[in-house]
Order: sequence, then structure tokens, then C-alpha cells
Amino acid sequence: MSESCLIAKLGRYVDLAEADRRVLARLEESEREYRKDQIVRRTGQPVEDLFVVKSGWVTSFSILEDGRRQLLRLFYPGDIVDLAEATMSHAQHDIKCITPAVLCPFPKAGLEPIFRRSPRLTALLFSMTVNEAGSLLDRIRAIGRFSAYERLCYLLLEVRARLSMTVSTVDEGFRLPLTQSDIADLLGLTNVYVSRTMTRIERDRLIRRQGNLVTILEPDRMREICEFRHIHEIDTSWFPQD
Amino acid sequence: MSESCLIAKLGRYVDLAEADRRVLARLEESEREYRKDQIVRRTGQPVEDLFVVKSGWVTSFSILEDGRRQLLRLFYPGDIVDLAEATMSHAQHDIKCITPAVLCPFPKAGLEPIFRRSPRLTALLFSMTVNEAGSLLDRIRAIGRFSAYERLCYLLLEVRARLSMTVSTVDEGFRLPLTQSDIADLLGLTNVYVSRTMTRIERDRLIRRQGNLVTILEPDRMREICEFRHIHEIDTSWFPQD
DNA sequence: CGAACAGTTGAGGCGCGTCAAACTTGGTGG
DNA sequence: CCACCAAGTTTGACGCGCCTCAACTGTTCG
Repeated sequence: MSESCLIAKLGRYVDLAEADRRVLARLEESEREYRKDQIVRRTGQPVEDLFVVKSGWVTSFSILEDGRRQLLRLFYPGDIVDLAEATMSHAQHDIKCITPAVLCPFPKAGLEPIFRRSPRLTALLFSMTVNEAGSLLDRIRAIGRFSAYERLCYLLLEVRARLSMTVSTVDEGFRLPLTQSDIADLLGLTNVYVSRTMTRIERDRLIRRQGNLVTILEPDRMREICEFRHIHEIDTSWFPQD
Repeated sequence: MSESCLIAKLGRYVDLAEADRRVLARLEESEREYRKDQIVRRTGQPVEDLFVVKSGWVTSFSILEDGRRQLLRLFYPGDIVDLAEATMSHAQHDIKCITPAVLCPFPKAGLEPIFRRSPRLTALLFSMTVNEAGSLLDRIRAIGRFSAYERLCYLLLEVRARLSMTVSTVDEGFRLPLTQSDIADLLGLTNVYVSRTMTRIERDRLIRRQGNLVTILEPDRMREICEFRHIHEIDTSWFPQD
């Protein structure tokens, strides 16, 4: 059996029993390859499957009638796409792959054994969902009250923090596969203004860019600028012991 | 025993077994009164208790160093404040009462029996959390891509939809206990511009105002303006049967 | 009656959007 | 290995939506 992304991710928070691992591994039994920009699911379609991201970046977004677009979330390897839709019979948002990706589809009902058999795993899944909601709150704060400059600092730190969970070399730079239009639609800006502002951030020597490779030169100063605190801890003290 | 808000809310989605009701009722055993504007918990304080809202409106918000403020969520009777912090050992946001309120504090560990004993209730709690994240996504879309006019239409419809779950008379108007500064901080605007825009919305005969009583005259036109679709259904088909 | 707070209105300014054109980059095929 | 094209990025000129500051009005409650 190939390495399970979910087990890798959840295992960072709690020790997983062998039974837990088996349940999780079942969610990644089948896998499917997607091209860059390929649509995974469109708004209005029935939500039958959820997906574990095995590799690549995935996003969910919403498009208004006049074409305005808002990117809602970024999903990275180990994330489940889209737990937020699991309770809906029909999708509220579009989902597409930002990079070539491998996703593991599993039927919604695949969650049921987790809920039924492992209170501990359930608490963990619950906590991670709640944590993801926490990062949505951060983005609401950013979009609602930050200048473009602050928003971009925030986004770069957020991506870096997320990547540093699995990659140890973010200090030497990381690939940002998002176009400036994507970034704009994540942060409520326009591609033009993202370009201008990124250039300013680089001129201020907070970052360096080479193609889509971004190096954050002054993480501490950047953190002050957008009052960024990366807190994705999970308090497991109250978890059931099974 | 007095009426439980939680049971009332959750009972709208699934039939609750007697055991479920007992577990939920325990979360509302003690209650505490709060004044308007009273702080329930400040950023950085340890998160020991969660709260069931019994009456009143509660909000969580974040304040930047220079005073900028962003309201993050509104909690109504039957909601749990703040599940999103349950997994944190220390609070990330301030919580305060917008109106006089009665909250029922219970220790975080009070969730544990739910996870351990009732997979069905757990799935429901999970779904509601996910649904709340869904409304955060709606707000991200609103703040990120809507004009002030659209944002206000969206907020009024959102509040109305939420109130209509417990009150049948929203068509004849409802009280909006938020100040215009609160509304501004919810939507990423300023109180001045909220005032101007509310006046425009009223002049366009979409709403009528008398003090803080708001009547939505043309809900359908308003829904078109901000592409509002109130979907807070919960697909219970995959829930464990206990 | 007056203080404190919420809402309204006006004047002026700025941050970001829009439109458009040039430039850069990476992939493709001859 | 270069020519070419499409996609993405940068830059400039200009405009507008929302912000800022400030004065005034209305309302509530001691």
C-alpha cells in the first residue's frame, strides 16, 4: 500500500491506533489524476464523493453572474476536499486543480465508520475542520481590514506556514503555483494591483522572486506587518481515549 | 428543567433519542447573565469553557494594533460560542455581547461524552460546524467581491434568514441590534459609508427602517442583487444510526 | 437639562480598479 | 536551436468607490 497522506497529516497530532490507520487508508484506496486547471466538480452538481488530496494544489471558488470570482480555499496534500460540502447534497462552489494533481475520491459515507467506530479520530477530524474555519476567520480579517500590501504579506506567510508542515526548506524559498490573478481572487484585489504591490514588497526587500519561486527574506518584519500568528495547534487534552 | 436551546436547534434536523437530550441538556445546566457590551472572553485567555447562547446576540471579533476592528461571527440563541476555539488552548479572538444575553457555560470536556457516546449527535455537531464554515465562505465572497450596496443586502438577508429559523414574523420586520459601526466592521466598511448606503437601499424601496426595526420589502430583488441563496440544509443520509 | 452615543450629511482625498499596451517567459513545432 | 505563440506580468494614465475628517442632528438616560 502506498503512503497515505491523511495518516501522515493526522498522525502529526495524535498517535493513531492500527484500526484508525485502516479506516483512513480506505479513504485513499482509489486515485485519479487531474490536469492543471481541470474542474473537479461544478456548483450545483450532487456531492457524492469527497477527495483526499494526494499531490498538487486544489482550490474552491465562486463565480458571480458578471464574472467576478472569489477563491475560497486552497487545499494541499493531506487535506480533504471539500469537507465543507460534505453536509450538502449539492455543491455550492466550483472546485478545480491549480496544478496537476492526484486526488483520491471516496463516497461521503466513507466518513460514517469514523464517526461510528472511533470517537478519537472523530474528535481529531472535528478539530481539524474547526481549525480550517479558523484560517477562514483570518482571511476575513485580512480581506475586511488589511491594505493590499498587508494582505499579500499575510498570504505569503500563510502559504509558507502551510508548506513548512511538510517541507523543511521553505527558508530557501518555495514555489508559488498561483498566478497573480489567482492571488487577486483569493484576497479581493485585481491582478494589476497584485503585480504592483508584489513589486513593492520585493523592492522593500521583504521577499525575493525568481519566476514563481518566492523567498521570504524577513519573516519577522512581515509577521509584524500583518500581525500574523501561525497557530494551528490542536488541544487534544479533551479527546476521548476510545 | 427549562427549555434547552440546543435541543430545540438540533432537534430541527434529526430526531433526538432521550439519551441525546440528556447529554445536551447537561451543557445548559448553569447559566450566567451578561450586560450589553460585556466582554465574555479576551484574546489570549485560556479557553476553558464554551457557551450555549440562551438569549441575546453575541459576536467574536479581532482588533488590530492600530484599532482597526473586524467582527468575525454573530452567534444567536442555540449557537455554541465558540466551537471554533474549542480546539485551542488560548483564545484567538475577543467575544462580547451585542445585546444583554444569557449564556450557559460548560467546560470543553463537556463535548467528550457526545463524541464518545453518540456518533449520530457527533455527526450532527460536525455538520453544523461545517455549515457555519459555509456561511464564513459566503462572507469571504461578500467582503472580497461585493460593493458596499451588495454587502449590505447580503447581511440583511443573512440576518433575516437566521432569525426566520426561530421567528415566523420576519416578513413584518425584525430588530437589528447592531450599530452601523458593528455592521461596518462585519463587512469591511466604515460606519459613515454604511449610513449612506443604507439610506440608498431604503430610498430604492428595498427596505424600510424605523429605529432599529428593519422590514425587507423586496426580498426577491435583494436576493438577485447579491446572488443570495440560503442553503443551510444538512444532508443526514450518511449519519450513523447509533 | 446635559452628556454620551448613534446616525446623517458634506467636502475632499486616496487606494485600488479599469483599460490598454508593452514586455517576459515557457512551451511547441519546424 | 531558433521562431513563434499564448499566458502571465509589468507599467502608465485615468477614474471611481469608499475612506477621512468634521460638523450637525436625533435619541436615550441619568
